[in-house]
Amino acid sequence: MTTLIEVAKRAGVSKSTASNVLRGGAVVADATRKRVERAMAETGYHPNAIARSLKARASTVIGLLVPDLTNPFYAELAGAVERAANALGYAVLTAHTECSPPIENDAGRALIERRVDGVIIGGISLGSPMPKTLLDRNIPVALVSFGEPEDPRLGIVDQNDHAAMEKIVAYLFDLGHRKLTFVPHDLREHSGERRRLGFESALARRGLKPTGFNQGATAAVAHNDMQAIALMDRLESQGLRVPHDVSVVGYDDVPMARHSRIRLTTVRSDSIEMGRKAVDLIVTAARAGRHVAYREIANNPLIIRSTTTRPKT
Amino acid sequence: MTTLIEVAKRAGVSKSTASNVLRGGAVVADATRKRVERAMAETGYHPNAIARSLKARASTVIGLLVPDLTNPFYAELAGAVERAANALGYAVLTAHTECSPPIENDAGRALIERRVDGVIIGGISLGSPMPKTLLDRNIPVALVSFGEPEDPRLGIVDQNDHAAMEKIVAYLFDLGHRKLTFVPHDLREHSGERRRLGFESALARRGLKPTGFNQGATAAVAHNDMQAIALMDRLESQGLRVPHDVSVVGYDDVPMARHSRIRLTTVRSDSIEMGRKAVDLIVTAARAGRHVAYREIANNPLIIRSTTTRPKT
DNA sequence: TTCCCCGTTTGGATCGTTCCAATCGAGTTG
DNA sequence: CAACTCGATTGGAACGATCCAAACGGGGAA
Repeated sequence: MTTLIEVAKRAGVSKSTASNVLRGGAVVADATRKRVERAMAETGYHPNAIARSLKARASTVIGLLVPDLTNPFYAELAGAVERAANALGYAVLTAHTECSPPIENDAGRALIERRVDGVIIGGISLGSPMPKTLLDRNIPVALVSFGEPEDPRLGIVDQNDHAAMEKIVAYLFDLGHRKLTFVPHDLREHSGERRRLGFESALARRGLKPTGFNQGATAAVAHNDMQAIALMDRLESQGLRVPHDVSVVGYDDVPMARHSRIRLTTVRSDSIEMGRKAVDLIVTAARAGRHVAYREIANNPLIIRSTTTRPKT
Repeated sequence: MTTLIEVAKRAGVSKSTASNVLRGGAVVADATRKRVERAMAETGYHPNAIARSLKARASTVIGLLVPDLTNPFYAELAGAVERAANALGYAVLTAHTECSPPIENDAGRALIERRVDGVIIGGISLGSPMPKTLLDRNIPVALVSFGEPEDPRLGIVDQNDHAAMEKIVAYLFDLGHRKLTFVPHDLREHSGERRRLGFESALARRGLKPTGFNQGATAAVAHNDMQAIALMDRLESQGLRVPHDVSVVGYDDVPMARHSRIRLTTVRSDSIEMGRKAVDLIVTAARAGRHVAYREIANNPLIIRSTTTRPKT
């Protein structure tokens, strides 16, 4: 790999001048600039971002923590984050956490060691110390789609899960459902847990309690679309019909939810817009060299499709 | 951020000794080691991977190029790559290419500048110069799920698209289909194009030619499951029934293909295993400091589900 | 001719590690 | 008691950029 010194030598200038051509640190005479640029082209020079990062004490890398890319919500988020980051000259280091504290821990340590300029957390296990750990090291953190601002240093692009659950329950209640169940999520993560709580308080407001399938539930609310679609699969494999026997509601409105064979009733969340905003937050904070407190709560509309109907009889 | 020098100072040793404790370069007396470790714990020291990379001339970062994470095939691949890489101490820099040459170009440049130790390409535009560019810079490249070994330096974990297309066409032909169409893919990428060619030669072997929908095609083969599922959506929105009016076949066997509402006939490809092997290839090459030629071609079984049947009448 | 100015150019220090060669010092041997 | 050994420790030079203060040098003014 050619270095800047080699380029400088070939152009007959000092490394400082070559560096000035590269970064525009100082005025460089036109003729000199041309010679250096030619030398760069001839040697196929590519600046060493690692050396630059060391000197600059900034890596222009953003860490992205997601539970599972297989969920299209996170896949879209990752795509949006990456596009927005690239447009600003940042690269994205992606890490799956699977909402498992030890894995999250390792991932966090790796991001700190690699000196990322900020971390976007798309999902994390309940009660994880990670955001605080990062903030304490002065690394900006943006939470996407979840997060209460216990820490005033956090950037948050949130959704109103409570309001969304209220909409869902109100809709199902009006259809006549009285036995509703929440699909338990194995991943003990923030957003799933918050949705469960929102679901339960929406029920409580109507004097109801969650009712499992074995107690004859007629409607099921999942904490995201993938769970809802998997649930439909399970129900239909057992010979139950959706929505005739059981109504099913999801959350996220992933592309698959719109498919003619699925047509899932769900709540829309705009992963792409949230991803973009999170990058803005992180880059702003990184450039300012300090945390930028921010909180935005999206309003998520309920999208009624064909997996919900009145309960039978 | 604490540095090793600060740790050393606190422990009353030189930075060399502290470094030896960290990396085990030389023997360190037990008492000294303990003192240094204590100092590290007390200061919350995290080694600076950037400085280490600069000195080591190796970043322990792998680049991953995928067209689109929204496709579960690539999402699973990315997950597998990342898990395997993490287990070996590597981080993954992910970049979407969308099979667009300018974006691929930028992504490639970014990976070179960041001095990744190798690049895994999950998909790329037809005729892209990227693999050669990277190989010429002595960066190991592994191609996943596609790739002819024009370049003997490439690591390839391939699928047998031609054989798979032969299986699909033979199956549809035996069912009685004579008017088959291939779903055109907008992304001019390697694997899609190869599958189309495989499809056409399988037809030719039976004296057939591709027949579009407007010419009454009774079966459609898509270059991947997502396209097949999208096609089903389009057909069914137009009032056509799958498989009664049109049989549909996909490729990849993404989780969604198994869903009770989809039950897509498809070809299985093992993204997870391929991702793991690609990481092995790259890490082996990176550690050896040279390219490692390798080629493996998976045998992909045809999975018959419910989107295919005899043509009507 | 000499001095000064100002646009260019340059050497050197620095970022935080690693690693090699050199040094130190306690214990062993002749 | 001097010479030697060998385990433990250390200083300093990289790695490849950036950036500051200092040096350079050609042209205009006195």
